[in-house]
Amino acid sequence: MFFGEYSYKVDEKGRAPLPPKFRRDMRDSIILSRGVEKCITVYPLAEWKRLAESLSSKAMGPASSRRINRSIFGSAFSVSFDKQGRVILPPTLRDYAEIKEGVVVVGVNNSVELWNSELWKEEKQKSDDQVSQIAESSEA
Amino acid sequence: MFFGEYSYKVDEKGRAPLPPKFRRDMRDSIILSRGVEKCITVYPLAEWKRLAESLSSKAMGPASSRRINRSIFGSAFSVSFDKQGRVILPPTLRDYAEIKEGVVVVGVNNSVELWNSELWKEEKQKSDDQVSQIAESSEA
DNA sequence: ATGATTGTGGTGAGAAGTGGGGAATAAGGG
DNA sequence: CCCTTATTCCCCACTTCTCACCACAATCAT
Repeated sequence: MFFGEYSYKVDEKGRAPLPPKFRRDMRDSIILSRGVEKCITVYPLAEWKRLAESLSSKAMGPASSRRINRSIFGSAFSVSFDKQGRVILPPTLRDYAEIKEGVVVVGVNNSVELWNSELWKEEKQKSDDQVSQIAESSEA
Repeated sequence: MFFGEYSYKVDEKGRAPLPPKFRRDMRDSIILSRGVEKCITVYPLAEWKRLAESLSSKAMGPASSRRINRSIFGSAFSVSFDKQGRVILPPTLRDYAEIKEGVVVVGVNNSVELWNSELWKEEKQKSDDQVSQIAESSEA
């Protein structure tokens, strides 16, 4: 289970560290892919397989789910850590998520997301609003 | 069950003590998270899982479910006590709750809240007002 | 009064973040 | 086809920070 929020620097070579706590649960290889929102999603291999499984069962469905399949599988990269615990972010994904210098690493249960620092602030705002709406609506 | 109000100092390293009475009921690991109000909430692990479960079950569709998870998991940190019974408050949460030097620890039934001392005074004022209103209205 | 417990501050060892260098590989031009 | 040039990837080194432990002081209870 991943949680917490950590911010790091991406160096000129496009390398980004992941929090030590996360690395321990990702000893085997990991998959980077496009998030649904404007971010990069990191899956441990096992979780990736689960996701692939559930997506492929929908491959015969509507065009929209085939598009999702293309987007997720087509953009997926298998990466590994260097000795310092960093991963290389493929240019394609970096561009998509608009990650430049500052990157925020967010644990979201069984996957991890990488965000451009500024975009993360906005997204966090939205997420929080949603939660407080739910909190209030269930008070009655 | 947690109750009572205790005030402590946060040192330069961001460490805050919890009352000995609370520690005994939190021997296993604990979770720090953002309170609904401007404070840090401390949950025993079991309690946090219950809460996360009940919140994410209220999602209205995939997009909102992702947002809710981001808010819940992104703001949660697992911490442990040092030998003096202190916990480290992650910078993200400290900033959010505006906790600087003085911190007030408040037991609230099955969780615990950490407040900036000044903000706590205001909040307590509000709570008291509300309570007396309710008390009067139900006296009739 | 005395001993235990608790609040508070500090210190040192180890880990983690960041940046750079060098070897191997791939590419491109002569 | 070979040599030169550019690029990628892996390893190394430095600095900073974090964490666990230790020590003192104050408080509380017996």
